[in-house]
This record gives sequence, C-alpha cells and structure tokens, in this order.
Amino acid sequence: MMNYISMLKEHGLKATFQRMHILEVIGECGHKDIDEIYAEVIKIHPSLSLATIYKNIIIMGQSGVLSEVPVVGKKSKYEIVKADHIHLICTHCGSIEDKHTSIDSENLLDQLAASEHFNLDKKEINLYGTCGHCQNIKAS
Amino acid sequence: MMNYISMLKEHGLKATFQRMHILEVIGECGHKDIDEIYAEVIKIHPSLSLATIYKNIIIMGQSGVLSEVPVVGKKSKYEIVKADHIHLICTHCGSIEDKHTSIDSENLLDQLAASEHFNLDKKEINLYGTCGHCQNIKAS
DNA sequence: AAAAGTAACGATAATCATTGTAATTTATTC
DNA sequence: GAATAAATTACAATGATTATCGTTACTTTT
Ligand SMILES: [Mn+2]
Ligand SMILES: [Mn+2]
Ligand SMILES: [Zn+2]
Ligand SMILES: [Zn+2]
Repeated sequence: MMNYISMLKEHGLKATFQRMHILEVIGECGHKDIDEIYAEVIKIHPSLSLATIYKNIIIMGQSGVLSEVPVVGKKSKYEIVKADHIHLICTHCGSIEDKHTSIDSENLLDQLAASEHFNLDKKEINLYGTCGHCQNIKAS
Repeated sequence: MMNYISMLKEHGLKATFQRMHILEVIGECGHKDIDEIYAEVIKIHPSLSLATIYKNIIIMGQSGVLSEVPVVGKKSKYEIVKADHIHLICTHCGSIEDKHTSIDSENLLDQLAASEHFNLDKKEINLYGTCGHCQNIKAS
C-alpha cells in the first residue's frame, strides 16, 4: 500500500479520485492494459469515462508516475514506476511477473551503451515463455 | 542481400511478389512499422494494398519469418527473424540499432528463467536513450 | 463566503487503425 | 497450360484513440 496523493503531487499533478482509482488498480494488480484498468475501475466508480483513463495514462506517463510495458502481440501494459527490473511474460496466460534481481547484466548493458556512445536512459528486459503454472496445465 | 523466395517457402508460404517487396524493405531498412513499410513499398508497387501488408505481417510473424519489436510510445516495428540481439533505441530520432554482442548476460537470463521454472522462449533487451548523432545535435 | 479562474472530467463526435468480406487474380502442382 | 488452392484488392465494418466542449470540482482572490 502506498500514498498515491503525495505521489501525484510530487509529480505536479492534481490528486483527483479518478487518478487515485487508476493508481490503486495498477498498484494492486501490477501490469494492466487500458481495458483492464477501465473494467476494474468502473466497478468502484461506474461513471468514470474511458477517455479519462486514456488522458490520465498519458499524463501520468509523461510525469513519470507510470511506465508503459509494450508486449509482443498485445496492448501495452502500464505499471507504477519503480526500480529497473526484469519481466517474465507468459505467452499462454498473459501473466507478467517482476523480477527485481540485482543481476549483474545491468552493468554489462551499461558498459555496452557506454562503448557505443549511447546515452542510456532506460533498460528494458522482457523474457517471453511459459510460466510454471501453464507448464503444469499442459502436462496434465 | 538474401534469397527471400526460399526463406518464404521454407516456412510454408507462397512467394508472392508482394511478400518479396515487404521483405526487401524490412531487410534493407532494418526496423520499420506498418506505415513505413507501406510508404516504401508503394514506391515500387503502387497498387499494393495496405490490407495486404497487415495480413502478411501477421502471417509472416506467425510463420517465424518476421518478428515484432514493440517500442514504448510508438507503433511496433518489424524485422527479419535473426539471432537474439540487443536494441539501442534513440528516443529522439527513433533510430533502432542492432547489437549482436555475445554478451554474457544471456546466460544469466537463462539461469534466472530456469531458477523460476520459467520455460524461456525469447529474450528481449531494449536500451532506450540518446544516440551519438542526436547528442551531437543537442550540443551544437 | 461569494465570485472568478483554472484544471480536470464526462459524453460523445471525429479520427485513425485494424480486420473482415467477396470478387478477382496469382502461384503452384500436375 | 489447365486445375486448384491461396493470396490480393477494394472497400466495408469494426475497434481503438483522440478531440471537443459543456459541466464540475478545486483554488485563489475579493
Ligand atoms: Mn514490472
Ligand atoms: Mn533488431
Ligand atoms: Zn502462464
Ligand atoms: Zn538519435
């Protein structure tokens, strides 16, 4: 649980309860696309407009509150900005798991960027495959 | 330069010249989105339909000829399937550069997946930042 | 506290992106 | 070079995203 009010204000955004609802859904469920966020949010706040979700996803993205996770063959997911991490993306059930491993590959990627005179802002590592749960289902 | 006819046939696809044009554009230019492919391809073959591009991007993707490169804030790019590699994506000019470095992080990621009982199919590593060229422009 | 000013919201229209349809054309096989 | 199945095209239909504008909710000023 987090304080979304201060999170929004620190990024210069008004803390409307529409934004709060959006952040709560993303914060609890992890990685959600626009439609999933909308479906969740109208359970609590049925009058909230889909256009409001689009506008706020964009503005919270630009402000550094949310980050986009583009996924092969799917709509982009959105998550609260956090430290760099790796995604395990199951192509069967669509689940996305964060892996905050302090894997040493980070340094290697920093070195690679430096050697290419590339000014690195963000590292994105996504592993696609089959999660343990879906492997068991297939085996049965 | 490559032989796209055999590439298509090996994947069980008819070698139409529409597909050849699409592959030539992607093969020469590297990473292109649907609209860029269309714009290039109609220079040579003006009657080629945009719907044909959509359908062939999908079918060549499913057949393993093309792979999708989703990009934050942009339409997905497509490239010819090749060995795993890293992308340097410039957020200023949009350029995408391949880096076929045999970086050791690959093994680390394999190990991570194995330790999570995750059956790994594909590794995606994208580095976002500013390319050398765009850094020079800003400095001037 | 009322008024004024500003930012955000909601409904819906408009636009843009993608997919489906059906008639025609093309590539492959014999 | 026919037969056959698959692919292409033009366009309709659908789906996704953005723009508009009147309304609402906050904030600041009298
Ligand atoms: Mn994540
Ligand atoms: Mn590439
Ligand atoms: Zn799964
Ligand atoms: Zn650049």
